Amino acid sequence: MMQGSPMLPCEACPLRSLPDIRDFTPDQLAWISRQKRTELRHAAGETIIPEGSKDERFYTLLRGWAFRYKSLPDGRRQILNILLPGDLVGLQAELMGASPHGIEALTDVSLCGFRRDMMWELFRDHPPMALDLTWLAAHGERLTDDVLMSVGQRSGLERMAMLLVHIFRRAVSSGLKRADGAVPFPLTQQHIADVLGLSAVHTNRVLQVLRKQGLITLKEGALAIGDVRALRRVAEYWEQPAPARPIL
Amino acid sequence: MMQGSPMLPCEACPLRSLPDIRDFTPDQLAWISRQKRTELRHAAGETIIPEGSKDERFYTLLRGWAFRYKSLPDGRRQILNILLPGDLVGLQAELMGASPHGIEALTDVSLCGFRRDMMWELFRDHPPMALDLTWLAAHGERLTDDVLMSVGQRSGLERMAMLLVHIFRRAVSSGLKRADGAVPFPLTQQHIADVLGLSAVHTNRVLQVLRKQGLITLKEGALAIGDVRALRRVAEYWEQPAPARPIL
DNA sequence: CGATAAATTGAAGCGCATCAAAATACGTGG
DNA sequence: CCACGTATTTTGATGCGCTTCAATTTATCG
Repeated sequence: MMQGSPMLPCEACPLRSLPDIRDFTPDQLAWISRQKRTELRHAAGETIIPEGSKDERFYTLLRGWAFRYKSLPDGRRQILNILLPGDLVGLQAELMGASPHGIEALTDVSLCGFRRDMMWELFRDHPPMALDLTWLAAHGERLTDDVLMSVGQRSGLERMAMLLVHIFRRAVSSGLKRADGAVPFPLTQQHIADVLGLSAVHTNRVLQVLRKQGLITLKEGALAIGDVRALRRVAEYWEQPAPARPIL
Repeated sequence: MMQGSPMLPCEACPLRSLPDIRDFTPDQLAWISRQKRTELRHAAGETIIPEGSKDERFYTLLRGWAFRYKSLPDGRRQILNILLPGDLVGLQAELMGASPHGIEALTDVSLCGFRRDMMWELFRDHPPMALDLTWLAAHGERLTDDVLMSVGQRSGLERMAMLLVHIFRRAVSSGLKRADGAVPFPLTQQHIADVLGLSAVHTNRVLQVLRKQGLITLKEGALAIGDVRALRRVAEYWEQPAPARPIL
């Protein structure tokens, strides 16, 4: 873990100005900013929260990509969710005691750290933001539900299409779209395999099918989608448009 | 849908006295009871909340079994979670607009219905219970995570063992254990298949393996587990002991 | 007791895993 | 900037777990 440079005040947080993020009142923003205790950094590949650990804090992902995962004693690993800027990290651990899953950095990341008992104060003094927190928890479950539906029922090709559509949209929503229309894509094929419940070899073959059909371009750590509709059709995947999300 | 008989006041709710349910203060209990608007009944097999619907209410499952599911246009269906008495129904729909999944009754069920805008009042006037609600949402995601881990990484046999251990424990915790040590088990093999992401045929074959090994007894709608440790070992599945859960 | 759903069994085939090895990209120090 | 070691991607070949199709047997229920 790397310790942080001077802390970024929430009022100046670049995420706040994204179009898909709900505006907070100046009061709320000031309160959150006061609660922020640390700004952590981790290098790509580092474990941010180990499986089964207890942590005095919970976090918001400020910069970079990470993922939630669970693993079995024999080494099999399931990636539960990809985390992008604005996502909450370690809420479950907060509420449940020991963390039921681990968190690992995909790229270099920065996280805003909050004290565990901030939660109590939040619910007592800021009901609207407490409701936001619950909204985020419910939203998190909805994402996991979608992945479960994929892994349980869709073919390898369908799963892949679904994942790429989903990640692309979220990356765009996090303001990561580049001038050429592509977004950064820091997952290795092994990561993708662990999300989709496929072997790395099969993941590679499925990717090639999508490439040969001209549906995606994936190289040098960037993903571009030729025809989003066509890719959605492969996956039979249509996300319902979500309202602006809150972040803490 | 069948309309209810006289409403059961929450103070007399049989679930409240279960050992795994957290006690509420008399104040909290009285408030909840005042919020309860209806008591619905549905027959086994009926759809309680269709996929994509909007509902003015959300519910707590009072009696009986149900399940959450998502399905694809071509008919494939993934069961996301089995719902037992005390479980919250339709919270996501509440917070997200249209319901991202459907709910169907496995047995005859009764549900306690609450108005949608009760949520706002809950967060404003009853912070501790609002925190409970968030706890429940986070807990729900943890359950889905476990299933995702199974479906993504475990073999058919392991998944089956995991599911049976899990359901058995929850049924016991809901006070459903009978004198002979078995619990009711209203799922058909097709239901199990749709939870585990297996075909019905393979589900049947995997069940027989567990039966021949003497690990489970499953007949006449009841499940008994011979050696829970052995079954957990098959699944490599150890649940962390959860603290007493709240219900609304 | 007949009708319908659920459980069971058999057989054939495919999607994906696994093993193995080569080709390519990537990071690092000299 | 090149050389080297290491991680990642790619390709081929083989096998198994699971699906699919089809038919039979067994429960369930009005």
